[in-house]
Order: sequence, then structure tokens, then C-alpha cells
Amino acid sequence: MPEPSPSPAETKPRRRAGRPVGSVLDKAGITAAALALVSKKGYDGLTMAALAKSLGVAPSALYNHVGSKDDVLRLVEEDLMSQVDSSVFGSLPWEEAVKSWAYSYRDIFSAHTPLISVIAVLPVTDAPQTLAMYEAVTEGFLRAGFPEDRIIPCIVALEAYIFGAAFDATAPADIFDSGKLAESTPHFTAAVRSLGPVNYPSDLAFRMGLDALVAGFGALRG
Amino acid sequence: MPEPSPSPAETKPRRRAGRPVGSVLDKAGITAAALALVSKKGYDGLTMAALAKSLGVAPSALYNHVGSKDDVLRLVEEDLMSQVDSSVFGSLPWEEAVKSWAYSYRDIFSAHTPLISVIAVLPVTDAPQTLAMYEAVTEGFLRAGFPEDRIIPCIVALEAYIFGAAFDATAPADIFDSGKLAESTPHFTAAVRSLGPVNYPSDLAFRMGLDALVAGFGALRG
DNA sequence: GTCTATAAATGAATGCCATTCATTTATCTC
DNA sequence: GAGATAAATGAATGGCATTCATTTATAGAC
Repeated sequence: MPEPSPSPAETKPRRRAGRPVGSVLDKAGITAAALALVSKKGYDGLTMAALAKSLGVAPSALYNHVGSKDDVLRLVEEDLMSQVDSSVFGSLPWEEAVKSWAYSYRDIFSAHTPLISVIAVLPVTDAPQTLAMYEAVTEGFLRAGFPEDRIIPCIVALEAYIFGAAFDATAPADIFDSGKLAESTPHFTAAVRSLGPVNYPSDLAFRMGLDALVAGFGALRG
Repeated sequence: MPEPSPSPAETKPRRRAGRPVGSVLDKAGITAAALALVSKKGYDGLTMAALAKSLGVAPSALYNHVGSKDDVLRLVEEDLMSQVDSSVFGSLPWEEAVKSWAYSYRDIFSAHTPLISVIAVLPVTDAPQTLAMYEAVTEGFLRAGFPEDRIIPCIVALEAYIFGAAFDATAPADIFDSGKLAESTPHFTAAVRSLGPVNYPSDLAFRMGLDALVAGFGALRG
């Protein structure tokens, strides 16, 4: 077993094959690296190869810790869910708490819309942070006097709205520019123009819809 | 220029290179084939190669008619938008018309959620069917007495809700199963159980949220 | 303490994917 | 009729997630 001569002064200290002395990877590290990569390069830049590189590791090494790229997305999702501020249900009256929670939720996920298609369909079973958020929100609804069997439908509806609004928040300002077809859509074009210089009222729309949902659901309290 | 001997009795009548006598492809045909492929194989099965094959053509031939796969998705989107029933605004009172339109919109796109991430951010400029829908909805709001500058925000909020709900509609029934973590989320778990055998109340939630939005927005009429 | 199973890394595939390009052939325009 | 253009083929290209054989370190069984 001849010792391979260690290449002197190599800028990249290449790890040789075989299990390293100290563990290099774990789920927390992978999650953090994935988040950093996304915030620097966006979701297009989140590839298994790029993730491995940012961790100083071969791509195949990742598969000792996650089963697939979707697994990585789930790790990221869980981390984001823990960042959603559900504590407001303990400190504010229900109306304000829901609105604050909804803004927090939307703001976080509007930078992570590619996750939404994964999350929305994902069983919550192995997602403790996500479950913790649901528990906090449910408790808030219970304290506000909601009948138990109305709480989940309300949360589902609110979440649907929040996810949809997260997409909106990333839309370009000129998304409603009717261009050459303006003449054939006079009413719509005029309605867009009436908004003034800001053509895409994502924030106004979010507030209006949220107010309506909160008002409507608030009436269900016993 | 020697004529290549036509292989006799070939099961697949291979087209030889060069422009064919009759045009094989056009946008309408590509759109129809893409829709058929999606309904048979889902969006995972919608690849440029599979699309080309279903049209009896080489993959590269598609690029004479569309610039990219995203272009194909845009074609599909336009087709779906034309299927959303906006005619109800001409025949029903505003509340019922909005609800009917929203159901139609959600039902169509719940089978096409992978499009949502594309649409939601897509300028409407070159999308005549989409614009036609917006025009019809805007007219409906105007007739109902809405101030011009409130119409677009209302539509944006409704659309956000509809897109989010389209994701919900595809979620598995056990999405809220808290599994081993049930003990640490007692209130949430109880709220889920209170729904009875149907654990994921997508339809009930959609109706409740839609009612709230319509009631809240209806108050804006002049 | 040694032996063995297992965990964690490398590096070299694999197969699929969207897309591009050179080439060929037909059609349109002047 | 000539030259430009449109529309097809078929052969690349490069990126992607994932798998596998191999190597090395560690933990647990005896």
C-alpha cells in the first residue's frame, strides 16, 4: 500500500477517497448551504452539483444524507416554516395576529415560490416545524372562540391565499400591460391605468383580500 | 444526387430530411398535442422529445415554431384560459357570477398546477385569451358598480386565492396526518380529527374563503 | 483487542433533458 | 428561373439528478 505522495502546495486541499476522519456533512449543514446558495443564485442555481461544491464535497456524497433533491427542498421548507412568526397569536388580538402571521408567511415564501409546488402537496407528517406552526395557529383560533371543526378549513383557505399572493409578489410591475391588444380590451386597460404609475398593486391587493378573509372568518367565532 | 432507395414496407413511414411537401407542424397542433400528452402522462411526461414523438416529428423541428419549452407552456396556458367560463358575468348577478367564474378557473387549473408558476409571473401582453378573460371580468365588476381603481386589486386578490386553491385541490387526503408527532400538537390534531373521515377539506375551505372574499369585496360597490 | 459490519467519502459512469447547428428539401417572391 | 426563406432531419452539446463500485474510517460484537 504505497502512500501516494501528497501534492505539495495544492490550493484546493483535495480530500482523497474514503471516509474522512471528521464527518463533513449533516442535514443542518446541507440546509444552510442550500439556503445560502438560493439566496445568492436563486432556485435555478440550486443544483446538487452546486450544492456539493459549496460544501466542498462530491455530488454523490450528498446522497448519504438525503434521498433526493426533493429531500433538500423539504429541508429548506422546514427551515423557512420555523421562521414564520406565529408567536403573535400569543400577544395580539385574533384579527391582528392572523394578519401579522399572514404577512410574515407571505413575505418569507415570496422569495421561495419554487418551494410552493412541493409544499402544498406535501404530507405534514415528518415536518415538525411545520406542525409547530399549525399548532400555534390552531391554538390562536381556539382562544379566539372558533368552533373546532371550522379551524382547519379557515387555515387551508388562508394558506391558499398566502401561497397565491407569494407568487404575485414576484410578478413584474408591467405584468398587466395589454400592449398591442389594448384596443380590444378597453375596460380592463382603463382599470389598469386608473391605478396610476404603480400598475401592479400586489400589496394593496394582498391587504384587501386579507381584510376580507379575516372579516368573513371572524364572524364564525362563537 | 442519387435517389435513396425507399426502404420497402417500413412500418414507420420515416420522413426524409428536408422541408416536407405539406406542413406538418403549427402552433395549434403543438398546443393540442401538448394538452393530450399532459392529460395522458402528466407534466412530467411533457418533454420536448415526447411532444415531438407524439407529433411524428424530430424534436428539433419544434423549434421552428416555438422558441423554447416555456413557449409551449404559454400556448397551453392560453388554451386553458379560453376555457375558463367568464360568460357568467353577462347572465348572473355579480356575487354568483364571481363565484361561478372562480370555481371554473380553479377547476381547470387544479389539473395544471405546474403552469401556475409560469403564468403568475407572465406579462399578459401577448396573451389574447387571457386578456379577453380579464376584459370580461372587468366589465362584470364595472356593471356591478365597482369604482374603476378597485377592480384590478380585487381581481389580483381573487386570482391569488384561486391559484393557491388549485394547489390544494391536488393535495392527498392525508396531508394533515400528524403521525408520530400527534402528541406534541394536540390542538391541531384534534381540529383535524373533528373534520371526520374527510381530513382535507379542500372544497369546504374553498367555498368558505370565496364567500368571505366576495362578501368583503361586494361592500366596495358604489 | 481484533473482526466485522456499516457509514461516509470519491470518482466514474448512466440516462434524460432542452437546445443548437449543419444539412437537406420545398416553397415563396422578385 | 434565381435567390431567399421556411421547415424538416439527424447529430451533436452541455447540464442535470442519480447510481454504483471503490476506498477509508469508525462503532459495536465477541
